[in-house]
Amino acid sequence: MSLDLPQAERLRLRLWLQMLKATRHIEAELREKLRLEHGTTLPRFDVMAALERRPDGLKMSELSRRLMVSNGNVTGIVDRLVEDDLVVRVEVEGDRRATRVRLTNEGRAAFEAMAVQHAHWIQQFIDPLDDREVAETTAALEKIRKVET
Amino acid sequence: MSLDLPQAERLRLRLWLQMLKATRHIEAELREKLRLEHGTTLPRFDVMAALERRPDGLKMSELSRRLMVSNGNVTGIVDRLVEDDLVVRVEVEGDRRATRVRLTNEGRAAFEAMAVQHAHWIQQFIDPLDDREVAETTAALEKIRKVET
DNA sequence: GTATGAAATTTCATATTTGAAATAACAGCC
DNA sequence: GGCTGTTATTTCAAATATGAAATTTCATAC
Repeated sequence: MSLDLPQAERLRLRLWLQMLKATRHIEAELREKLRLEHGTTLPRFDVMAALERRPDGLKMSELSRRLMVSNGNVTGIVDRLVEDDLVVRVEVEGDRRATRVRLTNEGRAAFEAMAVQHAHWIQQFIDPLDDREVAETTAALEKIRKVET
Repeated sequence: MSLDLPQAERLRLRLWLQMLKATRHIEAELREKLRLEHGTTLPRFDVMAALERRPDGLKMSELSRRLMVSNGNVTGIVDRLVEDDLVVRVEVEGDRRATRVRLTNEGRAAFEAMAVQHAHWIQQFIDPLDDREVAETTAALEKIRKVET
């Protein structure tokens, strides 16, 4: 059985592969820069980024949903961030099942130092696109994410 | 220190976050479908897909480069595919350091059964985009991937 | 109240992933 | 030949990731 698809489908498959490659490319670069310049990892950065501008923190399940990773995964990453005093677990009043995770002052300072550079790195990757391309690509990706399956 | 970026930069950061979310969304769906309907995983599928249409197979390093993952990673995935008789390691004549990885007949059959569905799943995700959007989004992502850092 | 089921999180086994170090083989150079 | 550096791969420790199962707590019906 050979896989010969109509041209339109072939181009859509190709778009998916480009999404994958572009994303992995940027992630690999970010990971390396975070490691070399800040001694941290991408998952840790992602968690801290989600907690930024959230003085009250986020519940574990909210973190899990936002980052699109499993609950158990978040538990491990937060455990290690707690060990390094970058975040704390706080009780949720009125629900003893849940815990909120908040950046510590130390964590906030560490994140903000990274975030400035992170934003700059992203600018460089998106640099070849003009404003119209940025807007249209963003819109296209948002449409894709809305698909119900 | 507050992170207030110019609007143009903010939109570029937003594009990156959309790339990440859209890609993770599709990957999560593909992973679940592959698991439920074919009892396999995305990394295994990716390796097998790279080996398709390659009767001579690919060297470990070629696999690693194409999939944009580390060498050690490919070793583990291929190890498990070998255990299941879906791929084989073959000597490379003239270079005893290298090995080629090839799909077995069983592996090829298994892959082709998955590939038809995989292509169909991808069509569904890209469905909301018309041909022009597909072409422009693909072009934009290719530009991003060409950035030297 | 008590039971039943849902929700939030952790725990667990397993797989994936990275990056560094180790191993082995190749290619030149002298 | 022997030396040196490079290439291809594996090994290893640690972190990340999933999905299922276990825990604890909540909410609601009775």
